[in-house]
Amino acid sequence: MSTGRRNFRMPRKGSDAANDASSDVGGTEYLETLLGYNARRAALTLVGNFMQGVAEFDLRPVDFSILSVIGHSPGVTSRQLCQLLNVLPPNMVVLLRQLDRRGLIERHPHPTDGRALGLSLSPAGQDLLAQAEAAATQADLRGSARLSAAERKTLARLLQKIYLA
Amino acid sequence: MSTGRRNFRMPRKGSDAANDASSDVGGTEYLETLLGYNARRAALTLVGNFMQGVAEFDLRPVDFSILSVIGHSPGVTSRQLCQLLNVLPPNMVVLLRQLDRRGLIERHPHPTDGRALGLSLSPAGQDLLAQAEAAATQADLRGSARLSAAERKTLARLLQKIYLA
DNA sequence: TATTGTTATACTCTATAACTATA
DNA sequence: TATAGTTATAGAGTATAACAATA
Repeated sequence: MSTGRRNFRMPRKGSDAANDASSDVGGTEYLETLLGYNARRAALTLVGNFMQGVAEFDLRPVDFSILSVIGHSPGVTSRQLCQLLNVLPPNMVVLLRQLDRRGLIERHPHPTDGRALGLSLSPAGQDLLAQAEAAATQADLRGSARLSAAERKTLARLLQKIYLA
Repeated sequence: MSTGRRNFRMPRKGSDAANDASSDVGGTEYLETLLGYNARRAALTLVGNFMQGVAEFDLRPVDFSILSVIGHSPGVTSRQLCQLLNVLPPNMVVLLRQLDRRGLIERHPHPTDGRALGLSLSPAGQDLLAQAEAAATQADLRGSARLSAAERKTLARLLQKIYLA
């Protein structure tokens, strides 16, 4: 039996394997001038940290994000989740079905729109989310341990200036 | 016949489709406190920008990164590329074969290690890289147009503090 | 006619095991 | 014994087309 169900992806850093003598080759000088490159590398590091910290709850980033949005905005619809989290509807169906089967979310008929379903967390889902959010925050702080509180705040603000409309 | 060979992924933002009246639901307040979430969202936005700007060269981010490292560090080996760019060796084989078949890179026997191959850009590869880097820089600037030059510099520095050893 | 949720499916990306040739 | 490069393949992530029910 395996410990965790999910494939556990630990992002390999540029220098985690034994290297030969002439191993510090560089060559990334230009790439490091691109915010896209830097953001992607940092995101991979932080996601690895997240996976480690939230492993016991068996939640991938997308599952965690869905639960968090539902928890902080009960009654949200599947389509709204898709727009908020950049997930395509056919894929969201699968994700929500999995969370439903785990007893973490509930679906009610939408009050005004007969096509839609309002989503909310079950009591178990609320419990899990509270614990997972605490763990995720701790993991995020560990992943950015070399940043001061002020730097973390600045970084979040600058990143949001890029991806927020 | 399709225009471009590659699947062209334009990241959908949270608000690019026609929405109903009650569409600004929020619910991402907590997620936006996590640097991992912000970095991932910003990276997706910037990668979308990159894909648009570099489309004419038919280079995905990973292809572009490989060419850039080889160009700025000729003689680098496949294994070193894997470590620098966080790509697993079996996948790097495929990527390098594609670039080789396009006539963009060359492989020479390594001077000191009979197992390894030293990589370098062909003249065509050098031409393509020069053009692609210029386009990538422009795309990166467009993607971060709401940031000042000082903010871009700060952002790059803070992101590197997260992912660099 | 447009939108929500859904099924089925294809494609891309990422990961693991195992082999060879050389160090 | 360990490492570089490689093959084959499995698994996860992301994408499109098309449909029924409702607006």
